Amino acid sequence: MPSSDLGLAAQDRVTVVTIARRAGVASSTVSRALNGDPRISAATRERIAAIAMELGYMPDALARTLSGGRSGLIGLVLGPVENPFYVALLQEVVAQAATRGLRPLILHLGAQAVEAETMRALQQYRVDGCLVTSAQLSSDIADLCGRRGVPVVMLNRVTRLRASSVSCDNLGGAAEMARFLMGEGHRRFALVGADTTSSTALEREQGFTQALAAVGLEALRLSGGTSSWMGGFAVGERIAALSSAERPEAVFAVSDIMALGVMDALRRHGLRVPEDVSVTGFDDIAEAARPTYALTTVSQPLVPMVRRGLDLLLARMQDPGLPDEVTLLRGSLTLRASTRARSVAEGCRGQR
Amino acid sequence: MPSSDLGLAAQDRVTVVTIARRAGVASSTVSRALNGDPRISAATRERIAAIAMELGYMPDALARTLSGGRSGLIGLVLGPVENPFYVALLQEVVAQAATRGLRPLILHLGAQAVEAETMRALQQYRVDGCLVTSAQLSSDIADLCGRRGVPVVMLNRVTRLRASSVSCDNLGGAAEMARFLMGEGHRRFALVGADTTSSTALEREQGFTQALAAVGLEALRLSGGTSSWMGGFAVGERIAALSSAERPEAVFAVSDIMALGVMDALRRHGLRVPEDVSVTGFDDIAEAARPTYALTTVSQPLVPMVRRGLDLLLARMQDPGLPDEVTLLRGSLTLRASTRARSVAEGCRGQR
DNA sequence: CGGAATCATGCATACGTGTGCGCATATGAG
DNA sequence: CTCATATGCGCACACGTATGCATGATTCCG
Repeated sequence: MPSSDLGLAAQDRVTVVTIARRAGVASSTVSRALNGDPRISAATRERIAAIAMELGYMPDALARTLSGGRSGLIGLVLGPVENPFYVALLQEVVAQAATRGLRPLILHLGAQAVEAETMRALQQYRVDGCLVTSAQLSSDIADLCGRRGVPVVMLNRVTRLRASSVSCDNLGGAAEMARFLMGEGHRRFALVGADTTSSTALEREQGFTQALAAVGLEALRLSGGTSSWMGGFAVGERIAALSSAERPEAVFAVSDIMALGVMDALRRHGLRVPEDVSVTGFDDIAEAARPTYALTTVSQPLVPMVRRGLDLLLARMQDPGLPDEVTLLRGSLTLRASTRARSVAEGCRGQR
Repeated sequence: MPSSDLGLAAQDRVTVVTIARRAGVASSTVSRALNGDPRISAATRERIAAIAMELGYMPDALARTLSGGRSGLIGLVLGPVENPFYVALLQEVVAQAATRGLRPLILHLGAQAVEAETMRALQQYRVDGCLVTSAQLSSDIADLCGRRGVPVVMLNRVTRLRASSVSCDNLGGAAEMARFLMGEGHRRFALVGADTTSSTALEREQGFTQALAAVGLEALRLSGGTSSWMGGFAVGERIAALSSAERPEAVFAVSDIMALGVMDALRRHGLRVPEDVSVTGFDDIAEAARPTYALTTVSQPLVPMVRRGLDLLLARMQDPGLPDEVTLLRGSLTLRASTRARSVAEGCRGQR
């Protein structure tokens, strides 16, 4: 290899051979010493460790992968970051992965479909495992991973595909919200959903609807198109346009980001939250806690979710034979100021 | 190597030797054929390509790195994702990197300091280059990269460190905003900043202040602590508490996310935007375009910024000897409904 | 028809690390 | 003093790809 393309910047890399020469031993001895092989004497081990420290040696993760099989890379397939919940999820994944010695390699990010480029990267880099939050076309990913023996864990998504999953008890959480709202005296409900039927949104709709149905009530189902602020805003405008007789007393949106859109639209049209309409969501994103929103919502247990997801992934990285596993974590109702008890008397009262 | 730990999932990997055996040629021939070496005859090349296609061969990026030196990985060091601008930046980087065959490896994400884990990963994985948006402790990263000959490009940050950078013309953009507001008849200004003095925020403050100073005006400088919605909200409450005589006619926040906080606080206290106070920001995040905010702001040229950043990075990956380069891109004023012209007559009018 | 030149391909090795196996030395027992 | 054993370390190779160099086959020209 000519040294012409190396340039001046490429410092002579410190490898096991460098250390071996310096210590007067074989490179294999260095490798064993640094990896704590008991066959190496304590004296030699310490001497080698000292030299390694002095030279600032760092083992090459890529070479190690080639030899050992484990890369320490986990592929990330992320959904629409327009929804802050996924950003929080990403942040938590990055933080927790670091503490476990795993490096997140972004394979995909965004609402659009997974492209061929992603699939190629998944195969080329020896990803030890895959964390998936996007619903769109994730079946391709799961399929490819399954064939290559790469474990997959779905976060916030339950799937019939060959993969494990961790998600919130969407059904139970939405049902609890419905019961809470009924307990506050509400009787006319709107359910705000989207057209894209992710498993998450679907379960939340079902949980809410079923809880109402259990006592013979029904919700007005409204779709905002996409699960976004704009989607919620569009629905909110339709709600605001309703006559006070038709107008729901309480709104449940399948995601906080939609709920915020609903609130903004209602207020823009002079309706007060919660005096005129109670608004609720699901996720508990940071924005929901702002004093201007103070959204009552179902909090997703983000930290435990990610922890459990990485647990599942690591276990399957060590033993690929483990069966798929579905974990459901309970969310908790977080009460804020966007809901209020409605006395029986004011049930027939008009707007304002 | 015992096959016990391979498990049942590890399919026999398709490598160049697999193809070589199948085609009855040497592995080197396969490598050359697939890489378009002109010395291989067209017939052989096509035959090998066919077999590779049939077996679904994908070259191992890690092995290629070990041999060739280039990994195709770029390290990402990201700042606080609480600010949606950085999320948009991330999304754009991921999208554009994919089209250039680069894979983003997340080294750090979040407002907190870069930990040792990050530095280790930077050394262990042979990152071809590094994209940095975080200001906090990025000097360590730049330093380490410099010593190892890894090119660094700072996005949205100008630095005196050994690194190239791409950023918006913060000084000019903020000055333009100041001139625009003065042109609309405003005379009393507030400048909303943060305590952490990132180069970006600093430049915007200077640009705004200097443009005012040029015509003998001054701005009331208010800090919200952190550059976040909450920071802006806190400042907004202080502004709302001022008497109508002291209250600024126009507010410029150094980031959109702060500007939104200011708007929310003002409205919460009964002040109207823009009737009572004009509010402006810098970045043009997606939220700023919401009809409920309609924030007048300086739009950062996100797509060109990322494109230029990757250009710089790629150029230095190929030729590490290139000198550092600083690129400034002009932002553009985006006028929305959060500002309004103030006639001279109403200059002395009170609130409402 | 023979030698040289061109062309297509194979051999060997490097990249950096991990590991099975064999070898040398020291230590113990008989 | 000799043989068996334990200890500590080195040799060689594997992982998958890229590439300098050598080699065989083919062709062209004299």
